[in-house]
Amino acid sequence: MERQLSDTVENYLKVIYDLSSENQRVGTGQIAEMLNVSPASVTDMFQRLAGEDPPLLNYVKHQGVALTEDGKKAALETIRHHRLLELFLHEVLDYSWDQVHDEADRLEHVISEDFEERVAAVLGNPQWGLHGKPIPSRNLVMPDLDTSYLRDLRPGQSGLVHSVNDDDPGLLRYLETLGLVPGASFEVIDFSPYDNNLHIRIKGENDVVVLGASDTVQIRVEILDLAVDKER
Amino acid sequence: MERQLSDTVENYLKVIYDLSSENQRVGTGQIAEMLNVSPASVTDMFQRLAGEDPPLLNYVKHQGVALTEDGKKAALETIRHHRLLELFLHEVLDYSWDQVHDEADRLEHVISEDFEERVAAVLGNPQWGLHGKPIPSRNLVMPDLDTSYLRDLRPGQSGLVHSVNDDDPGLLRYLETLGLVPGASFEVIDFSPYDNNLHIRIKGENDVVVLGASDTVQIRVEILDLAVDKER
DNA sequence: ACAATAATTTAGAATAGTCTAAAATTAGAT
DNA sequence: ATCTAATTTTAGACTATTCTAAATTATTGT
Repeated sequence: MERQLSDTVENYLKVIYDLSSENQRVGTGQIAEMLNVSPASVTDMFQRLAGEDPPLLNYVKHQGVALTEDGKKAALETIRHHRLLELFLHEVLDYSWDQVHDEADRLEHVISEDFEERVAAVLGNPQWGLHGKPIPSRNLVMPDLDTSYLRDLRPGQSGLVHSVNDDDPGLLRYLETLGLVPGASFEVIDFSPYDNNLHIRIKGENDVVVLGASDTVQIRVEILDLAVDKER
Repeated sequence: MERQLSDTVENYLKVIYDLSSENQRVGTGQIAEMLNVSPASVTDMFQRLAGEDPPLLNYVKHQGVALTEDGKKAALETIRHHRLLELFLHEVLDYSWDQVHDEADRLEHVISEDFEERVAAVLGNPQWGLHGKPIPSRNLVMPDLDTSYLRDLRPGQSGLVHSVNDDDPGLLRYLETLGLVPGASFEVIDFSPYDNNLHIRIKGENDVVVLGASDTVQIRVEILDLAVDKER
């Protein structure tokens, strides 16, 4: 049952999973850009993974791919490894939250199930990663979440930072200095339609900070509908 | 200066280093057996690594290879990773001494210098590995040791277990039950020339245990010359 | 509805690592 | 010193992953 997938294949599945949350089907070009390979290479790989037995992808020519159940399981396994490792590197080896991603990206492909379980145990079987994203459970179930991109909020709305993408160290360092970390709450003060900048005030701070669209797409939030508190 | 070597190359260099302590030059066949590849593949790799710029191996047709200084540094880097990881897995994740090798064998190729240094720091910059072998220093110096194979001792001699090969889980579990671990002292009681078995008594135990040659080559000892104590 | 543009796929080729089978070389024993 | 056996090397081929360039298919604006 447990196929041995190459690092390369695991990376393809991982980014396909990521992009699938936005779009139904994921195209050649998007993956090529994420993985820094040519679109032609991606087409090759799509065909290969769709031709596996059982298939990891469902591929329709010129219309991109979707993960099969097997493909999704494989992606979640890698994502579980990644997020557990990030937390472990932070807790045990004192990595900062902007340093963990690259190291985890390499380790995630080589650790055993045993390692995974020991790390999970040392960390107390955490459900949330260092950057606020959920960690798939041992049996590879990922909770459904109802979060929005900070990008989509408008003046008058306020929210709670849910999670932040982990792959941009510069942004992570900046957000940390702002205090805009998972759990922080904020209020949207202004929006500039020309450049899509958002002006927000972080609770407890006086200054208004301005964030560009390239940053606000990387941040997921829970919208606070006046006095309605959601739990996590 | 820091070339990026593949896992495969690192493994070749590691076993060449290992076998170099016994023989001047290391042959195609030995490596083929250690790495479970065909001799032809090894010849290929010998030629490739000797042709690198600068070369990692010194290769003479039909006479095997020796590591160059560069090759040796690369091997020691991998060995340092391996032994630090073994200790880390044991200390932090509670792996037993027979479980650490396989995991370390995969992790050793992917960890960063930063990871290496953090692990070393957490462990207190150890100089000796879990199985008694020295850990090359940060600047890749490996101490010279004067140890013998247990295989070569004879009745009347006694010694201290210095180190044990880490790659045979069954042997490691057996040695642990015997108490024949690094630091343990023992006395050679008998030797059977037909099968090369050694009969030894471990200090503090009454029973004499019999070890075959396939086991006694895996154990390195310091010979105790009557009342002369060596330190480590 | 259709041309222009963008995206995708195909074709052909490269590299790292491996294999088997055949050829060449070395080493051992008389 | 020579023949045999063991070891090593060469030759040719395969797989996974990637590339570039050319061909094909979709999309979009008018």
